[in-house]
Amino acid sequence: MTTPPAPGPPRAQRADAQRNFERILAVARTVVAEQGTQASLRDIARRAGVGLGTLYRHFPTRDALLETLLGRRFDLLAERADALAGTRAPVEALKEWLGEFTAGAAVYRGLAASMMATIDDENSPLHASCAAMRRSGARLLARAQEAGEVRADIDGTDLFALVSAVGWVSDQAPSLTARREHLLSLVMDGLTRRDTPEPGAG
Amino acid sequence: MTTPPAPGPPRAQRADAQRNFERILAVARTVVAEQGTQASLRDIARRAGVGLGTLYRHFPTRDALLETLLGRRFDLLAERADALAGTRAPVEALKEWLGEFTAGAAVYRGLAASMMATIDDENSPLHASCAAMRRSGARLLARAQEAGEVRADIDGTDLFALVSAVGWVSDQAPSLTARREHLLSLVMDGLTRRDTPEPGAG
DNA sequence: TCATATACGGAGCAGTGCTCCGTTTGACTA
DNA sequence: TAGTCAAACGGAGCACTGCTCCGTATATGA
Repeated sequence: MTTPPAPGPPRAQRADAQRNFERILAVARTVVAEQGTQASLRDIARRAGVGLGTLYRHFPTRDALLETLLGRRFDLLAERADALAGTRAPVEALKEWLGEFTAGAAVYRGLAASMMATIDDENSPLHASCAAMRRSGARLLARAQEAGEVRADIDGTDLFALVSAVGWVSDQAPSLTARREHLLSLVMDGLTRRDTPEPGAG
Repeated sequence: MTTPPAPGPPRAQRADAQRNFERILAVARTVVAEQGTQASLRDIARRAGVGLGTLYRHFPTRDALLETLLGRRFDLLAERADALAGTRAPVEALKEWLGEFTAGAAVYRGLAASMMATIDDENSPLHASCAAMRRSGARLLARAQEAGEVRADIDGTDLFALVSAVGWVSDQAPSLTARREHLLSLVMDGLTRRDTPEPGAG
């Protein structure tokens, strides 16, 4: 029996909420890199100096938190792909980008799995940024294919899957982490055409 | 104040214990295929018709259970490799075996990860059977390399890693499962030398 | 038949993800 | 500046988990 809630747009987000959102995200990035995606959310909340309820207010599920982390990573990778497309030769740009892609998979331990899951789930909030990132990567691929340097019978999904797979496996055992570059180059060698052998390849 | 425990070898394993051991293992195989390696051990115990304590008596940790499952799979794959070595041409045998390898990874959902972990852990009870399986696979690889059909600068670990990676990624999303054979062939194409192109390849 | 080593099974503990709700606070208004 | 209140906070609590412990039941050998 008081005045009704004011109509119109809702109030702006409170400053403490925004601050906590970023704090949680920053801590989560660190903890996930340390412990993988199974890290305790209580632990993340504690280290961020917020209550568990606050964490859940901002990220209603564990996946929501991981998705936000991953979404930002996707955006960075998309930007990076676009930048490389403008400054490097087709195959070099592609290889450079894929190297950064797999290296990132190691830091975001276990996120490769979440990433692959979004491919089929169009309702995932990640789907959009994941698709955008893949489009940027696919442009690099197309450039290399048009230059005749990468076999034409693969698409962005194939490439994405193979590179994620290498990123994942490299993160499974220390002795494999040491081989990440090598494994990636084995895959890339298979995708690049060798009709025109290039001398002095490492 | 009674007679001391009889010296000499301990009594033979009781029949009910052996029965429960096999029941638990059989149920675990099913449940892991259904739900992955994160399946509830309580659930496995219940479906096997034994108490939780019984499960833990036989398999003191979750890993011990998974290791037993995986060890049996390794033994089968080792046998299979040896059989193929005797009946098929080098590259065909290798491809056939790797196909079975990746297909198995799908049934043993999530076990690829456990598998990779044993590579660096010599204390793991799995290490022996895993190494034996890899040796059998490596013999297939060596045959194909000696025939000049697979590039010489890779070893069994590279092959094992790449194929596990493909097996893993194929299990991450339905749309990728459909591409498993294709992804594997992309990798294999990269490993096989194409100096002698074979017509009519699909 | 009996004695006992062995195996069984589930209550209990400490941890987890996630929900709920009483308390606090930042931001807008007068 | 004081008052108001939606929004945000934070942690107790619930249902689950992996794993331990120990009293009870039983298969086995004498």
